[in-house]
Amino acid sequence: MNVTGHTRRPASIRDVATAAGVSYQTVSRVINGHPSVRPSTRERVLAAIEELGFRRNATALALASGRTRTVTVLTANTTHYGYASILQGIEESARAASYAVGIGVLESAEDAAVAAEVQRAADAGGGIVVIAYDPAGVRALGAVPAGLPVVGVVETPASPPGGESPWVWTDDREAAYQATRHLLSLGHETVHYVAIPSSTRRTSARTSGWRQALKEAGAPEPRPVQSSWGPAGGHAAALELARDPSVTAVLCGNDDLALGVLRALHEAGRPVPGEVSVAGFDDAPHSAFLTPSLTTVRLDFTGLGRAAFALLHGALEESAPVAPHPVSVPELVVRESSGPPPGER
Amino acid sequence: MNVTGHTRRPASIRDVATAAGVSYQTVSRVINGHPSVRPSTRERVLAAIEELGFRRNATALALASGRTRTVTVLTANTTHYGYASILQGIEESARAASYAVGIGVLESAEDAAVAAEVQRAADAGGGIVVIAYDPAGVRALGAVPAGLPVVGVVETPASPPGGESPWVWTDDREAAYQATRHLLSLGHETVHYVAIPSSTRRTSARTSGWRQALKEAGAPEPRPVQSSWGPAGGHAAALELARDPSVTAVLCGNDDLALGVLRALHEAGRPVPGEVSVAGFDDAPHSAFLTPSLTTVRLDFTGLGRAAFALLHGALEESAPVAPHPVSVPELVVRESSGPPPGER
DNA sequence: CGCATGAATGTGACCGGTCACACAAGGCGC
DNA sequence: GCGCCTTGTGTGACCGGTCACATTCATGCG
Repeated sequence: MNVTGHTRRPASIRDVATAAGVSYQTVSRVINGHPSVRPSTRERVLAAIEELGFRRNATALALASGRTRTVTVLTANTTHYGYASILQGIEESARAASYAVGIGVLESAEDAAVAAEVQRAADAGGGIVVIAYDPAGVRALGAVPAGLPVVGVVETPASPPGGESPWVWTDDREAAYQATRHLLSLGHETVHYVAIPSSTRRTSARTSGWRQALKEAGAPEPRPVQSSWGPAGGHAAALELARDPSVTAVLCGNDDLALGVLRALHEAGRPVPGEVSVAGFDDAPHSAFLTPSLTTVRLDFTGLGRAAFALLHGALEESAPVAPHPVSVPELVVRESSGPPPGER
Repeated sequence: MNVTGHTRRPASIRDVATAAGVSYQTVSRVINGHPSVRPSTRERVLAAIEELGFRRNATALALASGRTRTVTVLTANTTHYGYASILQGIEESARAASYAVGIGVLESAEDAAVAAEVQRAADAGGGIVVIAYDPAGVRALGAVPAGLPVVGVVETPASPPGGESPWVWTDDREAAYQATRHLLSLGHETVHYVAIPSSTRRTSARTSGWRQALKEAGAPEPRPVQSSWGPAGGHAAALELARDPSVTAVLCGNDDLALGVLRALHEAGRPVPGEVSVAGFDDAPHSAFLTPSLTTVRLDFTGLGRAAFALLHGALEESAPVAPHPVSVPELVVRESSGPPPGER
């Protein structure tokens, strides 16, 4: 016990060496489990380590070995359920591999700000995971200098121009396909789509899954409504849909959007699922408790985070296994917000 | 441009020194803005820095200077809105002060696991912020070795036995008081309380604010219902409250809980706010879009995070200002879920 | 004019580990 | 008894910065 109270400098391997009567190199060998250390010597060193409360200095280790054992997560937001879950998944795996997790928030999608954040992440050494579901994230992923170990959590695994990068993703196309088919199978003539902002100029996977289901069923394809990420966006988008009596089924880009849509329909006096059916994506924790509870497609964000780390870990260390992503497939969860259209009850 | 493609070792100050024809120390002086460097020399060094793309190695800086410029946030969860917002607030301030943000999730409240996480945070150097709203967090805060710079984000600023620590907090007592008074002023005889788990054995600030409002109004004080953090807990807790016709107003420990309560009341056929009024805490993003929209007390989590960092920053650096926490006071947000009791409409 | 002073710059040690290599002692084959 | 390999251990340099101190040179002042 340090009774004096003032923090004394922590013990280094040389302190331990002196205490054990060996050289610092021997201490290093003991720490790293090197085989050729005489058992009696090892014993003495371990005793000294114990007595002095020695802990290996992570900074010095990083400097000397060149490996930081750190993963920095770049994300536009930490409060969205999906983003936060991915982060939690990464942290979980990282902790198991005794990696530290750093986080950088991409406040704006402005090039300079994004570049600065990426630089900070690069400075930290180790690997980078970019959550690239939104413009800021996509820009960040593109701004990572070549040669740095990086994994993108992306909407769609498309090759960005001029470079191979590893990505992880969920099968959003399949998810949208399932949800749309579900709504069509209830008897709806078609399904309207309120979209989250697309991260790229290309058609999003969700949009194309929705489109495919419509096409297969021979249903007319309404123009998708572009919206934002949160409930307010869904609410705004649904105000006009609610006025159109031919709208009987709405698929929403995520559960937050769906919440706003539900609200707008309620305000417009259109009962759900009596007149209009609504479905979302993600299966956020609150979705099951809404009134009406929300039909949605569950996505395995935590698994996605774990997969991202696994991939990065494989790139960072030879020995680490590069597992194929064990991300669960999207699962349709049918609840109260979807039902047959008014005519077919 | 590095056309060869293979990553070459980044330039060090000695590389820059060689390129500029000065000593490494002069480069160091330029980097750190030391006054006594001849302008022409400075110019040459800056040119070399630019040309070689030199960036100061954060690891070496940390090792040599002893300062890590890192803050590690320990939290039980990253997906809860409040926790995630605090994290975002910390990150925002940290970024402005060019500190890196690390994150450690307290998976369980088990002593060994918590101690391990705290150790990891301590190993990272720099400061620690512990979100101590729950048992895991409280335990972590207690497990931080004395002498380490730490700030706790706590429910109530109580002195833990045997030590002074800095904390930040919101005025939960006031928040609960306001919400309870609001409900009483609508004419309810009393207000029932569904509580989030208390982080300590002592009465939580929310509970005592609620109690005080009841007492001042001469209202009977029902036994608080202990619940969990999520909607499922609120749902379970409200099942019995819903059966009791004398229950006309329910205050919930947070908005998630309130969501579960709303759902349970709906299932029990008790209209809100027709028969029962419900209020929550936090003003989570979805609360305004629920049906009925939720009366709640807005808490400034982001500000709380900023305050936590400011305090830590002050402890870590002499020069940094130790601002008094500029956390906004709780603000009652009245929405649809609260109204007069059935008799008084 | 000589010397103290300060500006501008360089040298060496250090932070706490790791890596490459040297070296002594002991076992074995010949 | 000699060389050789293996085992156990120590020494020196290094990672990329910072810090303390030495050195050089131009200046100001008595």
